[in-house]
Amino acid sequence: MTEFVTYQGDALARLAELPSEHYDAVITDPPYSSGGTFRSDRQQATGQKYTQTGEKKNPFSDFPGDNRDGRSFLYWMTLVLSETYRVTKNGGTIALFTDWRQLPTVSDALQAAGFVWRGVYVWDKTLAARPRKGYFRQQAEFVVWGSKGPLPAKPELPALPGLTTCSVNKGGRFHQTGKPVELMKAIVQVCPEGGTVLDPFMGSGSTGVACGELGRKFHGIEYTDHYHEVARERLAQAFQ
Amino acid sequence: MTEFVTYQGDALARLAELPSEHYDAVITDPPYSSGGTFRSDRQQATGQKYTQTGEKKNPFSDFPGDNRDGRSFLYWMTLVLSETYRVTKNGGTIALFTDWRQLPTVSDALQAAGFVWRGVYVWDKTLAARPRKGYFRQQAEFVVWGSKGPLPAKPELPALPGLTTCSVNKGGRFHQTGKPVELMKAIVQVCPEGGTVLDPFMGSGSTGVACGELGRKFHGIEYTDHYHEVARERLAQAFQ
DNA sequence: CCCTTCTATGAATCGTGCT
DNA sequence: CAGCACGATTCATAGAAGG
Repeated sequence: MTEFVTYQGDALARLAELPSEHYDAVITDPPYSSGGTFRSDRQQATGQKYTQTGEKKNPFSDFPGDNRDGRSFLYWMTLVLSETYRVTKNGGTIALFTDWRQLPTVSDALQAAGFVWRGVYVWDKTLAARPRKGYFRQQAEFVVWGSKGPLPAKPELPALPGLTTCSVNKGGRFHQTGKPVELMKAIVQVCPEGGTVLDPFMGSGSTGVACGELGRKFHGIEYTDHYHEVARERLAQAFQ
Repeated sequence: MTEFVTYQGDALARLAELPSEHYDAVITDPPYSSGGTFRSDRQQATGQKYTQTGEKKNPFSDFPGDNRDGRSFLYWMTLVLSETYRVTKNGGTIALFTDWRQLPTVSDALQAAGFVWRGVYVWDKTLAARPRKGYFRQQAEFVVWGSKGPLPAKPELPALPGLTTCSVNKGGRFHQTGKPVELMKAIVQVCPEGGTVLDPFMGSGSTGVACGELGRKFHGIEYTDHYHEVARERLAQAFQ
């Protein structure tokens, strides 16, 4: 039996084909549709939007689905999370990355889809974040997490911290918004050992790499051919 | 001229008596009306609610205004923040403490009152929070911050970090939900030196103590006689 | 030509991690 | 070991496109 499976295609379409009540945990980093006060800012290609002017050419391939406005982001997230709810085991955990701007919307979508909202996990990106004189840095990203129904006791697992301090790892990134594997290993531990984690927005597959290193099975979905291929290579290595 | 002023009474009533466009920053920690998934949980006295069963007798006096449900909390916060908006200078900053559960509601109220939402500051309470096997701790509290209109440049101020790590008990507490002065000193720096900070829910006055230590003027409002008196004593010391 | 909408460009901030 | 590039940015402005 293979320890990881990947699907290439639209998250909503592929989710619909997955079996009900199968996954112990869903851990994912959807497109934020954030970045900028104005609609025109949000509609830029991701390579422009998340890159400082005057920077050297952005080495990452663009990714789609990052330009919805507030209402349609909520609508679409609710659709995706409703399918996600179906495929999650009772008592299973869901964890969704988001930035400060979309945090309220993500918590709404999570609850609209039927999950119980349980908390907010914090990723402290350290002082590498952009500074501004007289104002606070945007130094953290957030993980909105919850459960399908009541929380089962998990006496075999350790108590998990609610915050990770971890700088954005520039060297080891394969995607513009890629997360450090160290961070993902902290989060993947909500899944019991030997259980299966699903990531419907796999990107370059850091969630899966963390699963491989910690003895969890992994299923992932990715839309772009490019990142799907990158992820398969990294997963093959992590699960060998 | 006195460097600090306190008012005893209801926040909404006292705010209505303050002059328009007077304050450089509003920094406050309103009653969260959180604490519990169920209505019956929220209706307990604060001394019970925020104390673990079996703990020694809670030494803090109860405080009111902590038992609103979701809709009325939003309505009431919007009323308070609308008055707050009036008394804030153009380009002034607002910073509101909240827990994860009320963060979306607080950001709604802040925007409904007319402020521009600018970000989320994180207070890492460290591992003092209660652990749970297999789940994340609630390790952080949050500060939703924003501005009245566009952000003026503040070249005279340093760039501020977006996160403070600071244990709850550091430096002694005078109120059940009292904040460490060290934390408040990090936040008070959004106000230019010599400027004036308002705290409509002063509690035991930690915001004001931080202002005293960092050369900002301070005005505070507190409902209960007991905490108003505690705050006055601490302020007299900090501003001498 | 007026008005709205979209696109492109440029400046600024500082600790960290890579070269 | 000393520099240097960089950040899921923010804000302002100028010009092009379209009706």
